Amino acid sequence: MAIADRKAKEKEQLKTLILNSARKLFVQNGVEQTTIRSIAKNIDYSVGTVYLYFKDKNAILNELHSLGFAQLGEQFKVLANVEKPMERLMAMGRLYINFAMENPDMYELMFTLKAPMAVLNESKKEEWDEGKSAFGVLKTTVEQCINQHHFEGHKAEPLTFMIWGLVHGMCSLQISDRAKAVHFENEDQIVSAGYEEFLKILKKL
Amino acid sequence: MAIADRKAKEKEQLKTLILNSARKLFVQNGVEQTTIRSIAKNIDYSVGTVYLYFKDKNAILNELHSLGFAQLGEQFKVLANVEKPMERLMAMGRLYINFAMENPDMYELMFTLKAPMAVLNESKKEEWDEGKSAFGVLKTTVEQCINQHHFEGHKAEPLTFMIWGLVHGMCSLQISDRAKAVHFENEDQIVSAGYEEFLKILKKL
DNA sequence: CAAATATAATGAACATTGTTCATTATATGA
DNA sequence: TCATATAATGAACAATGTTCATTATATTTG
Repeated sequence: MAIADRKAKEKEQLKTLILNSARKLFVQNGVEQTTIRSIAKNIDYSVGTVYLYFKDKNAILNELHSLGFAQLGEQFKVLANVEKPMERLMAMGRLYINFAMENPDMYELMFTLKAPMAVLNESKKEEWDEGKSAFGVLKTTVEQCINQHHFEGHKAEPLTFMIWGLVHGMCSLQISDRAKAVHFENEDQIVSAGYEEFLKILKKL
Repeated sequence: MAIADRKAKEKEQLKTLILNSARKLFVQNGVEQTTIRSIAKNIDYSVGTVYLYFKDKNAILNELHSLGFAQLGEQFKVLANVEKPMERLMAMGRLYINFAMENPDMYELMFTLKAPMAVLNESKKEEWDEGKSAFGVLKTTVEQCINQHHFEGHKAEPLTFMIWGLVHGMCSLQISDRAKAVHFENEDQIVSAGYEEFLKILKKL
């Protein structure tokens, strides 16, 4: 059935086209401004067509959300070269912060907006694989640190969550304009500066 | 001009009525579901009337946002009884987390949603007083800790931001369903558990 | 090849939002 | 009592997500 194959490929292509358009507009203009109509217009298709390929707007956001994790995962690959777990942990935080600061809208979609998570809640079976796997990478590193006798007396999982929360929190405050509003001496460096303080602490543990 | 006074009082009362209604609906149903129409209907006034008292929906959110800070400030008052800065710092984090877990929608409004911040951006002169003052309280405590020779080699402001980020981050991940999606052993205790790990670290510094 | 069928695409139409503003009602002052 | 100022109304508008009957295109069949 060569024809069916080709059709499947075409469908896949159009889906990708929609997704790429959505991503472009989304990164340019944010979630709210990225309307189904604007996506459709951007690729010269009708509104209805978009709905043939995606159940609703949340479904699109959910796929972009996955793309974001792929992108972050790509950047995390260099960490494989860092042998010492403690150094790897520190480098991971830096990469995470860099990603957040350079892709604030994508970051928001990945870690703040509820919309992409709503999709998972509907189909209850499905779990948040990207999240679990990303968290797993961090947790493994923390466990390796513990094996090397760092973090004396700590429990791996809550500690890992705390570290995630620490970097996420600073990024989140920055992206949501809360850090700016507080008026730091060096506004756009405050996240890095905060992370440096954390590193000082890490080196004592 | 007793009449003018009474009129001013009436205006103030209606404004408060709108605000209370908005808060009730907001805490019950979240931001999106709290429509101007639902607020108006709830107090038996017309849509237009709401707009006589508030410029737009963001203005309402911004006032709720302020009420949230008043509420949190109220809970922080007990901290005045904690003499030792280090203990006060630890208690502050706990109060912050409790507030976030018990008032997730309010917390989101205060520290995540961009809408209430948009009001500040319009009238550029106005700064985020509540934010600055809340951060100031935390920063002062951290400085007092430093004066008592804790946090050797740390800079007060970035360190304070880091600590804020730490508690905010965990709360934020929990409220945005990211923590849940990762499936911890003890899901609803993960924020507290994470904070406990932080306290262990604090005690070493 | 032509007709019948299946697949894909369309865009008008609906419901729901925030928001505006001409109109109506009410209260105040002359 | 009437003129004026103030307050309240709700219909109407634009923008959005979403649906679905209709149209267009492609595929299969006789």
